[in-house]
Amino acid sequence: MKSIAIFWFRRDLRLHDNAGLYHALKGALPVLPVFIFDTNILDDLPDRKDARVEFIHQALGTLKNELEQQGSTLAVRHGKPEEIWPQLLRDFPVGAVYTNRDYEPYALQRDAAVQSILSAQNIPFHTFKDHVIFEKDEVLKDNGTPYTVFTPYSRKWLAKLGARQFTPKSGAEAGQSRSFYLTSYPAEKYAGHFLKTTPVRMPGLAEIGFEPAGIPFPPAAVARGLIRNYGQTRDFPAIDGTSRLGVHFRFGTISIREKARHAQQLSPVFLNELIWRDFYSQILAHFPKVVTEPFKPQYAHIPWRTAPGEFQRWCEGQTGYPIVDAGMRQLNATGYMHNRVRMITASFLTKHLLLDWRLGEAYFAQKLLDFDLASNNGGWQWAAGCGTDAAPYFRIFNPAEQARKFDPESRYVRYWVPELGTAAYPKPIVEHAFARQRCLDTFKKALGGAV
DNA sequence: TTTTGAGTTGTTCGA
DNA sequence: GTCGAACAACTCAAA
Repeated sequence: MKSIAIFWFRRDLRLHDNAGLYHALKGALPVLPVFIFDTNILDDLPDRKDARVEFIHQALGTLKNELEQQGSTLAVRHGKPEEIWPQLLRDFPVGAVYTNRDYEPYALQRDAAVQSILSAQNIPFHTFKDHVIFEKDEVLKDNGTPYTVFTPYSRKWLAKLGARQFTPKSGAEAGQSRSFYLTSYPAEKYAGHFLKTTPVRMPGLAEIGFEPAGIPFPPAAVARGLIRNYGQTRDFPAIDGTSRLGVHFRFGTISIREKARHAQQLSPVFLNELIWRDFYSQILAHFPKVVTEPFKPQYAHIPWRTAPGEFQRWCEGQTGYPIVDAGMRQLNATGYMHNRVRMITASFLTKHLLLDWRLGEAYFAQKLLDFDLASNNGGWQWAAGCGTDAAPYFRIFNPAEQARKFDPESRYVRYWVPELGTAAYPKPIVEHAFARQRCLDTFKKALGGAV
């Protein structure tokens, strides 16, 4: 029997500009695309109505249609990868496996297990960079160690991006010079190299144990004007000048290289956000302890309060602080929260309520459609003051001041908190000046004693 | 090795 | 309303 190659889709659910898929198709063997609904992950999700699972399911349906137009198909399995892979090797004469790298702790462990299954049968496992522009060891200090401060990291990142330029001689971008690192991988050119086969059935959402969450998904296409104005509009939740591309980056339904090219042309501020994404990805890869521990060890001694009732009110958007409540209600209703408001709600939980950042991180992880471990963890540690940021702990957001600056007409707040100003709206959970002083005192004492 | 400059997104106070 | 200083002190990165 003639052998085939398998391309394993994970967080790269597109055919266009897909590095690993491109290399698979350029190889000698016909390529069968595979996706595995991983029960190691799915079984741990707290809610059967999970918009992320629904999003992936929908993206797979799209992929499958595209593949079937090429006379191929997408094989979708459901189970533990360490059990599915031996099955795949029995079902198909597999000569090679291709995939794009994933840098989260669980993914690294999973891929090591799959690597050993494949190695036992002498099947090569080819992995590629696709999810980020630069991996953890591509942007390092001159002494070879990782950066832990964003600004110098971003300078080195930009220098590296610009260091290797090339100019395509033909094609749509002929004559335009651009970074070698943003080269696209035109997998579609080799669509004839997919394995020709009859369509196979894909399990429905219910068959893998989930139900639709009933929230709309943001489009993958974003207007050039939005990116161009991003620097001026992104901080205003009522305008919502943010891209909403997070979920598409997360599951690879768009290409990070393509968006970085647009950002280079249109908005340095937007490009900077993509650098943050790489930065936190490499922080997680170099310092995996951040998943459970503060990046700065001395913050392990902060005596976080225990107040389940207050945490509950924060989750539900019933703190009596309109901008905080608006954000939490937006998150609960839509699986999305505006970035500026993420900072305000996170600061409020950790500084005003003195509740452990890990509680908030876990809640966001459960609710956010665009949840990404590295960025969510980095953002929460930043808000709590225990992350890579060098800024002082006394930078405490004042919710009223933030609302005045970034939602001056209260449009955002009034949309999500319509009962504002009536007796139905709760009194503030804690008084601002008191909470601020309590936070300053607590951090000062804990850090002073620890260093 | 030592030195120097700097660090995502802030708030408050007083002139 | 606007502006600058104070809030504190440390660690990082690079020369």
